[in-house]
Amino acid sequence: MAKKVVPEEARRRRRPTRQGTVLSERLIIDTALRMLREHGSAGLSARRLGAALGADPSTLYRYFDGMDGLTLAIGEELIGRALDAFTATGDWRHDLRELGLLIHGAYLSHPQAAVLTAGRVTGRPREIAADETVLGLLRTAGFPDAEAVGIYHAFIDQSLAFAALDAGALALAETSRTSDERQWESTYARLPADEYPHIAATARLLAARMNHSAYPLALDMLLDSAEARLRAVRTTP
Amino acid sequence: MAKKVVPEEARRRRRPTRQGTVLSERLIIDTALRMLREHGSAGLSARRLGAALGADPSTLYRYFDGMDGLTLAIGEELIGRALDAFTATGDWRHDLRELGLLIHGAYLSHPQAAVLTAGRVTGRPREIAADETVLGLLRTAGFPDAEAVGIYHAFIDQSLAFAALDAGALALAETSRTSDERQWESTYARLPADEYPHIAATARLLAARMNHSAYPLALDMLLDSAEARLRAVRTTP
DNA sequence: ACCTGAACACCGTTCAAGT
DNA sequence: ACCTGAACACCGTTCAAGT
Repeated sequence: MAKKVVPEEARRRRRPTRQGTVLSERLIIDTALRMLREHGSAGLSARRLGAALGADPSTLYRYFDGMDGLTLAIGEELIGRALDAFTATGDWRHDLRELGLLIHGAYLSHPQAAVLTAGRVTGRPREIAADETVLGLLRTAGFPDAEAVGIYHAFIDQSLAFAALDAGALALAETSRTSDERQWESTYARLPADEYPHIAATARLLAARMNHSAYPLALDMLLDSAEARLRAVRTTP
Repeated sequence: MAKKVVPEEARRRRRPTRQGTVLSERLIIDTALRMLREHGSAGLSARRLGAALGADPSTLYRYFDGMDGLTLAIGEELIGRALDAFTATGDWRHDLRELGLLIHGAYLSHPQAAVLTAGRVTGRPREIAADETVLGLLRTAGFPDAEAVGIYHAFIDQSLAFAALDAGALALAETSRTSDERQWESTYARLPADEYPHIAATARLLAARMNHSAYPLALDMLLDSAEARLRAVRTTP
């Protein structure tokens, strides 16, 4: 893998393309993100991306290791945007909540890209930076190392997992253009109350909830538990 | 959508295929799951599935609404298997934990299928049954409806989201055949301690954790918080 | 050094024709 | 009623050839 991809810094001469474009990783990623937003995740292909860039599709292979490498680069870009928007306040619980919502938000702002990208955890620079930040918040707050590492792991995977799930739902809703609110309403309202008593009893509450992400609540519950664990550590040191 | 798909019960005559197979939804889903396991998620295509079944690929279109419909059916199958393996004990926390681990496990036992399927939440029968079960556990435990609905939502989405994330990682590891344990070890061990002090300080703990799913811990943390909320409701009724 | 063009080996899906 | 075969409009990727 990564066979003949030339790293961005090592590029010597760049000739404009037949149609006059001067290519770069930046330009390719930005164009890919735009295509994903405009045409959905099925709308991105090497051939179409080439056409959008005014370049032969095969040229992409010296910038990225195939479509897979491009996907990884897009994921890095999204994580990076979340990190850039983050500033710590010193309150660990507030900061973790903020960072989680930023990561989730960065993916959801490009749902079609997130679908492609999520679950491709990579170990590339911006991701490592996010890891360091989260670990730092927890260790500084006073969590013992073993506890900090566990909570870090649960926190970061929860953020990425919900980002992927919610992006998938959003991407689907965008392409199928169905009024989703009504869809949930009718799904739950239509069920026989004798067979599904608990759904029937809460149908209104369900319909109101299911169109929003469960991530904020799940995140708060994780932080609840973390806070209780920190108290336990402090009282029995 | 679902244009000319004949529902399984409504099928009249079935002619064996040129090669002698008698098709059914069951047979098609089982064959697809086997192909996914054996050849990875890129190894499933209408043409290859047709060949494996001994039928023309175009025949599949009267059993499922394209590859997308087949994907949904595979998702239903995985959820169904988790539910079939579940029996309630009456201890809500134990039961939710059990059910969460079963759902996660069902997806992870077919990681290649889970990758395709996850994030395609559908509202089909087996899924609704899972919803009813979870809501029932929470309401019977004494959670007020609004609380029960919120926790149900966080629980079910967290289970599916982690299932998808972990399945993705597993599927990737299976196809790339890299020794993953060593990969994490080297990633973290190689980082400069002055730039990444928190990672450096916990590198050993990280390497030990990152190859396992964070789902069991995240699940326990969610249940911790739920239990605390239930206590709060009980003491101030 | 970098981009191009042709070629290879595939896709999903439709629909008229066969049995 | 059900399955088939040909056709359409696409894919990702490689590599020798061009500039």
